[in-house]
Amino acid sequence: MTTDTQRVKADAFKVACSSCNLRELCLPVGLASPDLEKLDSLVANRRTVARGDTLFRSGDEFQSLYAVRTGFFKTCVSSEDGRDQVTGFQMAGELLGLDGISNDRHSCDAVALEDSQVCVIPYSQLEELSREFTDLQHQFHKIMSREIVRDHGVMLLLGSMRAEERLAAFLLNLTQRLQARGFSASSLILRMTREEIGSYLGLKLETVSRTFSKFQEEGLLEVKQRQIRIVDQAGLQQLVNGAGGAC
Amino acid sequence: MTTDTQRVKADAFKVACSSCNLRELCLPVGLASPDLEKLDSLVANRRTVARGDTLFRSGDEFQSLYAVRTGFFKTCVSSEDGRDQVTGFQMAGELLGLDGISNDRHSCDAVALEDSQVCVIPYSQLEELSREFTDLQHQFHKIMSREIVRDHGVMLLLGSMRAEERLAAFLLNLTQRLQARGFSASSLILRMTREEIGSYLGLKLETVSRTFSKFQEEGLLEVKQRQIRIVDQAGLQQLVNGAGGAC
DNA sequence: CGCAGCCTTGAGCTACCTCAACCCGGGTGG
DNA sequence: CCACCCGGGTTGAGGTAGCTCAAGGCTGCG
Repeated sequence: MTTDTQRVKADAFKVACSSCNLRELCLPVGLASPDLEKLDSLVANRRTVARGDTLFRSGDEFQSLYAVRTGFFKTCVSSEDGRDQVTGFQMAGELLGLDGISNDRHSCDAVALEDSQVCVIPYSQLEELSREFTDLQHQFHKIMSREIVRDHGVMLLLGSMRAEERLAAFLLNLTQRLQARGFSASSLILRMTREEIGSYLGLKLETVSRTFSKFQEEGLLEVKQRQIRIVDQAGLQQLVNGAGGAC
Repeated sequence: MTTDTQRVKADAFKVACSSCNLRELCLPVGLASPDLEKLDSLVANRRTVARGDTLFRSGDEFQSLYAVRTGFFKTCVSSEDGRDQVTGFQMAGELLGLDGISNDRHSCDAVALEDSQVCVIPYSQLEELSREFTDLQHQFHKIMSREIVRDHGVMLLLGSMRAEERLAAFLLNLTQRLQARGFSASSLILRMTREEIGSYLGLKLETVSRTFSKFQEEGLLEVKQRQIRIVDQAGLQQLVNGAGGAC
């Protein structure tokens, strides 16, 4: 535990929210300077999470939210029997831990898929601050609401799409988020295994693999292990928007 | 539009939150009297929604949340092509419209499955009030978080369960919520069609129907159209917790 | 070099879907 | 009051998308 604290300190040549290059994607979106400076004081700590380690686990006491600063996470829930389900992948600027508010305990695991760094946002202080700053309050509510809307989109995917449509939707969503962060729209490196993609999409890893191969044959993608190049974005988009003919 | 306003007025022999019999299930949970009285002033309006009518539609401007007072709703999202997905069923005490906060527009439809009445909660006033009353603020955050956790549970169901497990989980969830409202734990009337259940569970209506029949043959349920009697609750529970043997 | 983790591909199986016929109950109109 | 209709619901038969099981291939690391 002491080593943990030390690690936090070691990371703490801090970058303030107000000067963070993620401020347009993260909690501070749209905040003017007085609010922003208050937020700086709140988000004092960093935490480093090595690839494969958990940021929090289901059942852990909930105290803080986390904003991904660098790296990549997955969250997964599991049922009493061993079954588990990846519920999301989080990249820089995205928030982790919202599930914990409901119970004062986390209800899912957050696992780093590569060496990562997060900003620690003590929740009780966030509540306090958002009582004072209406923009912050509103922004926080928007982020929670956006998570709900995202989840509904995943339900639509899981409930009514076929394997190819699911994978196409997944890739388009990933590239869009990467693009918002200044990465290429057409070329990406997957941070997760086929099995993790499968879990997220409600498919078996073999099906994911076969579908990647199929997309490659059809000239939609180039796939080399985890290196993906999107050759025909419009083609993927068309798959998602109903394979039904474009009459 | 005028008729709408008149209807609202006609409903408005108001029951205050502080004396509402749903206060232990709804937004006021855990609030002490000063907060509660403030809430009363906020939730002034009622709205009646006839069976089959929509409370709001995807794309509508977002202004208010709604607490179900009586009746039963479904929410559904749809993709560009016609596909749509039921994302939830809401009963007395549950909140509708959280999806709208993210965009100032609703992103799903809310449809009454029986004649219903909702309390209208103007959102901007709720934000304002929750800046003043920390318990209310905290309670509101919990409700949003709970919705996220619920959605993750549905993802688990859609992503990794088989038809029987899905239906069993659905029935147990329904009865549990009904029980919390003082209804029988073992006997219920479904408010939705087989098709709506199927959409929620990612199954076709025929599969839902067959699974009901199967449960009946196996002595788990008695099914007479929409009248359901749960004969062997433990048996259903066991189905959900992994049909894998109880070694 | 050899091992371990991940990925790919094939062959056969099965849970669920599709299509189609029929039934039931409640509301309407003659 | 009965005939009819219509929106659910049930049941059957056959098809198929995705799963399971199994073998083998890459890649990076000790």
